[in-house]
Amino acid sequence: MTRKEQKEERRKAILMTALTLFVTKGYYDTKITDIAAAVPMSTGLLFHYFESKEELLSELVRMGAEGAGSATAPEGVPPEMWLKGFLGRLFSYAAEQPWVFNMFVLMGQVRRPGMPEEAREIAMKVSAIDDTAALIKKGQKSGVFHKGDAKLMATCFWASVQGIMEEMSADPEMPAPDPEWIVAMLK
Amino acid sequence: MTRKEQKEERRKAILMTALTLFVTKGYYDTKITDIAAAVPMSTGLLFHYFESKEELLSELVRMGAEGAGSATAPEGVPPEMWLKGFLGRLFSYAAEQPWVFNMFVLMGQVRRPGMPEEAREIAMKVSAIDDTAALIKKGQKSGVFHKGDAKLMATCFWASVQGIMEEMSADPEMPAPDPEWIVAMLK
DNA sequence: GTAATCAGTGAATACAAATTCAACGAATTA
DNA sequence: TAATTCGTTGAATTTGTATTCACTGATTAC
Repeated sequence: MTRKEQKEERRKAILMTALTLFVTKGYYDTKITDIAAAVPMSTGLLFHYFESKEELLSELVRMGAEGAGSATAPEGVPPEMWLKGFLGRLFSYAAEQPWVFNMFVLMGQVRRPGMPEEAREIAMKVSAIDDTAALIKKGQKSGVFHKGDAKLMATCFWASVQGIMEEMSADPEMPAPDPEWIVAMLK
Repeated sequence: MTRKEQKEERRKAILMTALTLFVTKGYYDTKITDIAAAVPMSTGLLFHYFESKEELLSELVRMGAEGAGSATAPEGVPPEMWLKGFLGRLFSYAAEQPWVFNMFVLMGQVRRPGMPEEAREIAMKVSAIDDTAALIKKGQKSGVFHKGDAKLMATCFWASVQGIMEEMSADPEMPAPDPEWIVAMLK
């Protein structure tokens, strides 16, 4: 069925286009017509694929939520190593896999006040904070991380990562920082 | 002139109310009617004080830009000490001087893509990045900070601070982190 | 004391952007 | 080939909100 495939392709094209625009221009500043023009397609057709702009956002966030599992550390790897490795991959995605990179940025943005409720709730549920806090506790026991409320430390850690990634998407010239720097705030 | 004073009071009330709402609900999600209702006053009257919602935002950002001078370190103080002290004050303002705290958060938010242009440009101009980069270079020379592009380090530093402060305003329960942690990413 | 000015109101208006829809042509099916 | 379905369009409509405005009552100036 070539036709169904075409439709699926287009659906993906819309999602990817919207993802890029949402992250670079912001959700409220990207108009439906912007997305349609960028795909490109008519504005009317977009509503055959998604019920509304909010639903399009929710769909993106659902995709992001699925992929979020990879943010969980496997057993056995030292916490510090794993965090550094994770950040290294994440930052390098900015160039290699913009899709993944943008998705991370979007998920973080949607968690903020003022974003559409449905999408926000979905994004909230897959926050990595609790997993990271557990990881930090391990690191504290083994002495590589300093003392302090693990959940607060995890919150600060991800807030930092989010902020840095947003800078990177706002200014594509900006080189990726050394993951070591960010992990250092736990040591 | 009691009347002029009253007007000035009200003007300030509008600004403070808008500041709080913009930071807690987000600029686009706070409606003019929300601000008016919170002051409280009629929506129409708000336009006797500010030409538009964007102008109100610009005015806030102009105020923030004025106060931004205090983010510059005086000579003689060790970079590390000054940064820690600055963060300590900033975080404690969350409880003591919410106005100052919120203003910092707003300035950071307005610098992002998708925010009204005028306000954005004003906020961009008073970025502390260059000053902080200079400070970091000093710290690198004296050996307290690690090697690396100072501007990039400054960018990461402020992105982290911004992210953490936004978390703090989104969740007032969250305790302030130890400034030491954030400065550690430079060491 | 009267006129002129100003703060204030909230319903009416304007506007921008999301969403709908009637019509068209191309692909699919019988 | 004819009939039907489906993807597609872009102009018309709806909707949500910023902004205006005609009017009111209080304050100030003369």
